[in-house]
Amino acid sequence: MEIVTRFAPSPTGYIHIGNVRSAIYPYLLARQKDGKMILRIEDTDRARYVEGATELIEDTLEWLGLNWDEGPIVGGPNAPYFQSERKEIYHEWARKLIAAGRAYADPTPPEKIEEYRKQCNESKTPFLYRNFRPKDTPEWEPGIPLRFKTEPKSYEWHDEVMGDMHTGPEVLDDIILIKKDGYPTYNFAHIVDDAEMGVTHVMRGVEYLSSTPNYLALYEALNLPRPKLISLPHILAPQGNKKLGKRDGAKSVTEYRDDGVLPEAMLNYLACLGWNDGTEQEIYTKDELIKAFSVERIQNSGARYDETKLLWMNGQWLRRIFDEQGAKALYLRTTGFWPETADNFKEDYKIKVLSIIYDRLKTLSDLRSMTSYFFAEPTIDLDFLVNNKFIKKLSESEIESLLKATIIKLTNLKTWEAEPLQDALNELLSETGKKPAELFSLIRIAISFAPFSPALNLTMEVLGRDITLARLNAVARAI
RNA sequence: GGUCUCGUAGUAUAACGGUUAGUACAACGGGUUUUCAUCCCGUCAAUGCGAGUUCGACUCUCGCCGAGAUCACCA
Repeated sequence: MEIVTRFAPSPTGYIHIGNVRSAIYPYLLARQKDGKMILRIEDTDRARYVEGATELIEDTLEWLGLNWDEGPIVGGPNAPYFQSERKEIYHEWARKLIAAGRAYADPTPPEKIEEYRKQCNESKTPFLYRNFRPKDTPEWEPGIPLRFKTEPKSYEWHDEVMGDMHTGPEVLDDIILIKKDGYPTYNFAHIVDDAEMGVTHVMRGVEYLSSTPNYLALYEALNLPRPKLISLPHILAPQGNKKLGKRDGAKSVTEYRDDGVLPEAMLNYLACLGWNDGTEQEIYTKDELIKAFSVERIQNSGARYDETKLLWMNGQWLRRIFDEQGAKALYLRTTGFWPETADNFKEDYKIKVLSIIYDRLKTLSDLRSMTSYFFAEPTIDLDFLVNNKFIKKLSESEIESLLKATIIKLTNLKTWEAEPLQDALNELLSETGKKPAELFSLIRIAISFAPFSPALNLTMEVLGRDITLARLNAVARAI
């Protein structure tokens, strides 16, 4: 049987780190089993609907490379994929339940329900609406909420992550199926849609575990087969023991894209947060994840989000792309991350800069601060130079003569390439008798005025003879 | 409060009932002729507590403690 998974977000805002795993795992499973993944937009709550949220969701999935086989944009045999456009379908299924005597229109005003709830709280008994089920119920018509008429009994089921589950009748209640505005509740809509769309594996956050018995009752009443149920533990905020949410500053997934995190790293990190394949592998490509993934090895306790590890992983990916696919491949990912002053420079030059700086990057946006002196003249800051912990040991006249010696040496250099440059620097070292830390720091800062930079000979090679000498001369004059 | 779930270093995790409890991130220290990184080496650090079963328990059972989820005309 073909496996069908789905990701069914509600368009209430961006997708963040805390909830994107419920898109990643269904995707991996569908691809591994050669099945389908459906994207369905659960927009039955008009009040919480956010304009543009659907596009944000699609954008996020596309960036991560999680393509869907049915859903918005691509369409499919079970269209529409927006719940707000499927009202009639829910009403049809609702009428089946009414006909079977398993649903009733409930005209009870909310205030009355609130009163029942209060009564129960005061008498310290659990509040179950089925104990207050109205005697005479009207014909169902728009404007009146429709409730499920539950049959209290025990349920057993297997959750692929949480294991064997069982509950008693006390968790079953007359849940609302259709709201007074005519839209279905999540509880009803997702069951109907999953059935209509042929979903075989339902993956969602653990928060739905408690309501699962009510869903099981609905499957039964509707005469539907149970899909496989898979509860995904929450991702926890860095501090405290709460699940990571927008209130704890959970950043949107695409915000990381704008910060220069690679989608490979993001997918890799999130997939491995709360899941592992039992080996000691840390870095996975998407294809490797698809191959290695298994629902059984999803952790059943919450995992804490650790941005430091994500950034470490991003560094790993940055280097991996450079090493395996080449400088050009990595360069193609850097659009928009260079300092503005780099706009006028040629691609070849930027690739050269990237080639000597890439292993210092944690994110692509580090390019902005780390490469400025390759594209604009640094401001000469003598304090910064003199206060360097190595240069501090030199007297002013020493600095002056060292700079002069360097200028002469470099001016006479025949070929301006990394190796001869290093040879020249080594000669300078022995001629002046200075420690590398002192001499090289001096030259390095004089040509960059940056807190750190790539190897000196490489930096000079990329900068070129004219610019290197001009900067050394400028500093020598300023001393 | 009812119901359900979870509990290995700071974090993410590994370990057919049998290893010196492994790995990675972080932290700390060191090495690779400058800095910041990369890379390499090393150090620190864990089975929540208490019983029971067993020759032997991270692993099975029970109790306790701790944490979380859920009890909406939200999803």
